[in-house]
Amino acid sequence: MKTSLVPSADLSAQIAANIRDAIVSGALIVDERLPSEAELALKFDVSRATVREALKRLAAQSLIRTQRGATGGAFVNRISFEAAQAQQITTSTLLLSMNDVSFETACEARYALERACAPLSAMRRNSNHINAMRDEIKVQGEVELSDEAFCASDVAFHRALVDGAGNPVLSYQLAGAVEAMQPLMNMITFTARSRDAIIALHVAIADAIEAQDGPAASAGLTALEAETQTLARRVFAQRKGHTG
Amino acid sequence: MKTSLVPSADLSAQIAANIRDAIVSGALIVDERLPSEAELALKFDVSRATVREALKRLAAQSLIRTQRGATGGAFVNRISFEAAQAQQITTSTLLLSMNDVSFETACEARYALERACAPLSAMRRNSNHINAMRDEIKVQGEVELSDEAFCASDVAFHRALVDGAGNPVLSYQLAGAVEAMQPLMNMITFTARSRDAIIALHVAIADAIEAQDGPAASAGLTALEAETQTLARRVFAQRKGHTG
DNA sequence: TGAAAAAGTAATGTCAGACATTTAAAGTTT
DNA sequence: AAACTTTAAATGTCTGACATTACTTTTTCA
Repeated sequence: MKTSLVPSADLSAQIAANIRDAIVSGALIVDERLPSEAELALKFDVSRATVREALKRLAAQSLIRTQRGATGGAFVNRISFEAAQAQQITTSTLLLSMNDVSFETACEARYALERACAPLSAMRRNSNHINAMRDEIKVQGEVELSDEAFCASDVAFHRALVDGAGNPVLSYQLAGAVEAMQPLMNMITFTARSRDAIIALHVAIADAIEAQDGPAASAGLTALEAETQTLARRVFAQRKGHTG
Repeated sequence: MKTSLVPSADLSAQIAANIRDAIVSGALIVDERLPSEAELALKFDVSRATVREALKRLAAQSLIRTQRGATGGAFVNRISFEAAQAQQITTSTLLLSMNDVSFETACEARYALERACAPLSAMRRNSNHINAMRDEIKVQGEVELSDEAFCASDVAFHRALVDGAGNPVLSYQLAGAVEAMQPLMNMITFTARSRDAIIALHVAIADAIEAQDGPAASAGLTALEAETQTLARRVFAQRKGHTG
């Protein structure tokens, strides 16, 4: 870990960048302990408060964890898939909501990515995945189910589909796309008829995955994408008509 | 923004979570100014130092930006695709390097996701994308090109392919998968013959994209994945043989 | 009158030092 | 040997001060 810093930024940001580089480059390895806050303050010639702000920045990115007590300190954190996923979902969700990404664009991206998983999922899925999908389909058929609960079940269904591919990297990447869509999906009111159409397609997709028929699963996802896009267009057009 | 906090964590983490929720939920909108550090300290009944640590956590996630001066303060930040992408690349890269993700798994995920873009890219690509791909192919053919430069050009080629789909959400999602692979790719030594094979497939893919032939582009990617996996297996087997 | 210069002001950035709390290890007692 | 106590080292938090920045207002003076 070098101590020379790039100027023109907060000291705490510079220090954070310095340590981050050391972690990314492998100079600091997983579970290695950083120097204590007091030592870092000496090393970078800043106050302890500034060092702490730098460490909090790194902690926010799950790059380090801290422990209190005599043998405590800041340790390089092994980023877990769960933590990375949670961060990605937050970022993706905000990205979509803050940048006026159209429903159409987000929906297209989501289904394109999901179709990428379909052949693998058809090949490798086990009974757990099939059961999860069937369970969610059952939930989706319940009467008096709120739109939000319907959407949540939809996400769970697709998550099972993606997990069926048995590739954690793929699951991690997809989580962002699928979950980030949820706020947009929640804007839609699902009529009983549109729910039936979606459920029917879910059944077709689950059948295809169970039958290990990748192309059929992809076709089902394409049909579901078209159905969703049509539904969204109708809802948004209607809303526009009402308000304007 | 409520002021009740979830216990059992650092105060600064609780406060950060509180404000983060307000941003994610939309209670705080883009470019809105947060209360000053002193006001937040009063509101949450903590010291200014603790508030600052919380704000640095949020800044590390690009959720807020700060300005100094009389009219300064912390403002809700509009997350840009660039910033989100940079964060995702850092996270994905560390995720792969720290969790012993096999080359095979990462490669499979990467090409599955890229195949998802191929049909869209074939449909929508413009001359810029085609030219970028051709240019990179030319670079890849240069003699005396280092392995690292070859990999970098490879990434640029695939980035052009992905961008051709004209969907910023897809580009954002793919960036993590493609870029995070680079350190793994850099472990491979590319012989002249293996480079020729890769370049030939790149030409085939570029041709397919230009001809707007989605299935051919997908097939090319599948072939490229197989080629890459074979190459990697050979390299790793050889390395194992040498050391053990 | 009007533009430049100076002062004011409110915010973040940084520092120093103190105390609180937690945790493991060392030491002591039974 | 086990249970308890003490110690030490680290992070967590607080207080108050000063530095720096950049906008706003006032003053100056041509």
